[in-house]
Amino acid sequence: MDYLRQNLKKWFGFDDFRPGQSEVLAALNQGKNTFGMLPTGTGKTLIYQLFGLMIKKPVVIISPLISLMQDQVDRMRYLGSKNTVAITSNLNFIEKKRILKNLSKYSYIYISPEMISQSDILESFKKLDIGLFVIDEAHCIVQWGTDFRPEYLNLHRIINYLNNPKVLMLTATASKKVRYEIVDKLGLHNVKNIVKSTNRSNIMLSVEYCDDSNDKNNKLLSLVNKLRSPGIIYFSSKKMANMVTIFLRKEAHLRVEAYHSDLNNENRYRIQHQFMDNQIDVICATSAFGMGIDKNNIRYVIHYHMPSNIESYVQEMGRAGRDMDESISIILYQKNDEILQYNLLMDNIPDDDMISFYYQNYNKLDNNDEQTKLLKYYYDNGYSKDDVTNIFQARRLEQKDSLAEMLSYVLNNHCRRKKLLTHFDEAFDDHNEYCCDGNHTKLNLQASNLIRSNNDKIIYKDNYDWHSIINSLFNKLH
DNA sequence: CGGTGGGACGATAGCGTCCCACCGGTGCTCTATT
Repeated sequence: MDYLRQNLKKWFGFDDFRPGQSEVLAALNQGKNTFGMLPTGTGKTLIYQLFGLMIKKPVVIISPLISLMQDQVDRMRYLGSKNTVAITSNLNFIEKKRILKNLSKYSYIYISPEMISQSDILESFKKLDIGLFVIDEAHCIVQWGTDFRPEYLNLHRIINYLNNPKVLMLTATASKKVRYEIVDKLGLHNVKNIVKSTNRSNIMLSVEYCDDSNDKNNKLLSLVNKLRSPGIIYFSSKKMANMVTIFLRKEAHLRVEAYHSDLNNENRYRIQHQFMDNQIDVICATSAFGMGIDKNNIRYVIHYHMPSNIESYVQEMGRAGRDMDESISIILYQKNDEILQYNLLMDNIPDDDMISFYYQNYNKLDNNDEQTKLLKYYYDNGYSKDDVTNIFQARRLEQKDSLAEMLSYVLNNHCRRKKLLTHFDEAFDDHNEYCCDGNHTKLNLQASNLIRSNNDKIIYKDNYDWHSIINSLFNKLH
């Protein structure tokens, strides 16, 4: 402990660790594969950064998003680690070749599961004496691995091929079951778990039951008019996110933007940064918006559509109140809302006919839709038709169970916090009028600081030079 | 499921009504040819 703290002081100038940091470092120091489930804002980056400095060996970080890698590289360089790099498709051929040739000169290397799966790239990593293999946002293995980004499943094989470097898995939300599944999919044993509470006591939890879509829109408008900004509204449809954006701009007179996968990089970057800078009051987003968003004063998260599992819900609503001030999470639920989720989940998983068809015609197919690409992955990696059929059957059941659990949270009329924390194997019995609207409790909104007052002024910042910011982004990318 | 867009149909000519089919999230990679 003293040794770790000395190093913290030496390299970062801090006197004390944040909760969880030193436990994770101690486990790594003992040579253990480690799972760190630590709330956002704990400083997960510092853990592997400090560990890298202590062992003086390269740290490889698997990351799900290019934008996340870019942010991290910028931050690390800003903090003084100049020997940091992200290997992504943004690099041109020459840059990529140069970086791979000099890989051992870098201390921190960010890369996606897809990129490290390429054999020539993997060979370059093989020559490296890797000090730590980090899997950032490790829940992606379970959330995305089976039916969206199958290369996440390669990590098991990759870790073996790289002679089993020490592995650190990091995430903010994973139930015991999900943690077990992540470790299992990576083929690891004897993992040391450092798990901190997922309870966010400053976020009130509630569900508003709506009669129909009109009622839902009216309730949404009245909430948005009443609550202090900034806020996020989550949708499961890009079209609805766009429509409600226009609706709120007109009816609530707020600065509202939509955020989803149809936006180009430039607009994504602009909206994220305007939101960070309090130039946007409300974001109408799909699940594309979230990872890497580190804004501390979000006052509310509203779900226009319920999420498809508890993990996603906790991640999304947990973006509120990072400053520890009072915040609120509201799900607007209309009867049968879960059907939309159900169809989205099931449409994504190839059915038995599709699998048979693919296995009969794999050499004749030249269409490149998502399901064909997915099946191609399994086919190329030697899975038989029966293997794949079983995998997707199990996946379907799993997704249905998760959705059912989410629905039971929504329809539950006891303490919502207790229900959520039970999912993460935590006990809770301190229900009160600032906790949730379960147990026939009326939330004490008026006494809280959540309601807008007449004195609230929206601060505009007109002198922002977006052109230079966007230009600097593009210079970084090219 | 709920919303929507398109086509068919009917009664009588410019349009209302009904039914059916369809849709709905998340991102990495690069396919570089004369």
